Amino acid sequence: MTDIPRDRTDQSLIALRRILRATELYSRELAQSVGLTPAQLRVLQILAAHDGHDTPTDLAHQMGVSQATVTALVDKLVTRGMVSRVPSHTDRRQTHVTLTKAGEAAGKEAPDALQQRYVREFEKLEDWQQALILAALERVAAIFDSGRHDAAPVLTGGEIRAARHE
Amino acid sequence: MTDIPRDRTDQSLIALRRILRATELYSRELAQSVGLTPAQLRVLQILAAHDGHDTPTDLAHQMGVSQATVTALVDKLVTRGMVSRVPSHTDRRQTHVTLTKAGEAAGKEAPDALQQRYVREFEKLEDWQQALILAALERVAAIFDSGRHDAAPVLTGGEIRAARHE
DNA sequence: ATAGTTTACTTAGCTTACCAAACTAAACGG
DNA sequence: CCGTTTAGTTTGGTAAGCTAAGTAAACTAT
Repeated sequence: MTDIPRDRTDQSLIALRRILRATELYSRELAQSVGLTPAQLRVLQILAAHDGHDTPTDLAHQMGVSQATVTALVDKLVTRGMVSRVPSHTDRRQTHVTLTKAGEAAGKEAPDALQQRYVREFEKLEDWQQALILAALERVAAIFDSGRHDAAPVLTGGEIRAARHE
Repeated sequence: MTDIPRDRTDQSLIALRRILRATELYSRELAQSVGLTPAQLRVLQILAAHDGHDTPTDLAHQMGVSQATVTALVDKLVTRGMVSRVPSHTDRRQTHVTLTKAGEAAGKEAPDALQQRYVREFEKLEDWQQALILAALERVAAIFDSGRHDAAPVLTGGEIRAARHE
């Protein structure tokens, strides 16, 4: 531990940035090619992972955005015929956002090229390499996640239902 | 998509998503606290890394956005007094976007959430852990980058091209 | 030198994503 | 029945991004 850690810190930061940048650019690109935006695609994918339907609240939760944003996204997906809104019969306040066949197909057809590529390459790696990468990624994720809640800044005037995030 | 938690591939994807998500949310949050948006912050940081000035074209290039977008961003930074536009005297078509003192300060004061938190935690780790994480991140970055502009890079074995970065 | 092209940047007009605050409607707890 | 909480939507706003169409300077070739 007498080493100066600067070097590796910087390098890992650069790698991280490359990942972020590639993701950002790529998802734009991809979504464009399928006629869906990244956010819309995410909705379809989450729905697919939930038997094709989910409530707006849950979606908002899982995407880390507000309900209002989900409403807007779902609106667009509805007009594109990708999902439909089905009122719940157990609780009539609730709506189920439901994948249509078209939506299901679209979600599958564009299963996030980023992911595709990653899966493909990852699975080429040897076992021990996979294990190392996984461990490293989880570590990094933990670092980032750790700061997620305490951040709640300012807005001290009165209590805010800060219940929103995650 | 299967319901069954598959394996390391899936887990690593999840970790990756966590990283992306945390970064996204955090950078919004942070930038807000300084009165700047993430994109605006990025401009300041790039400028800082370029002796405080750069052309819109270069900025666009480095950020992976169009010139028009840069114009809009710079407009906002100008009205906030963070940068100014200085016409080049060697080529009068060119503009130099130049950091003001305020811009320099702001860029420093909010040195990129990503960096902040990550650096602190990363440097707490032991040497060998740092090395592993770095290796893993670079690997992943290479996977993502590899698909960026041409169709078939096919990286075989350990060879990875780490081209194209400032 | 002057017309035509290329390069650098801005303008204009639009879409998407996001949010907070206000609103509607149903459910629940007395 | 009333009040509160919960689910969603609406409204109005900001920001980031794009394309396409300008303007102006700088090259290039007549």
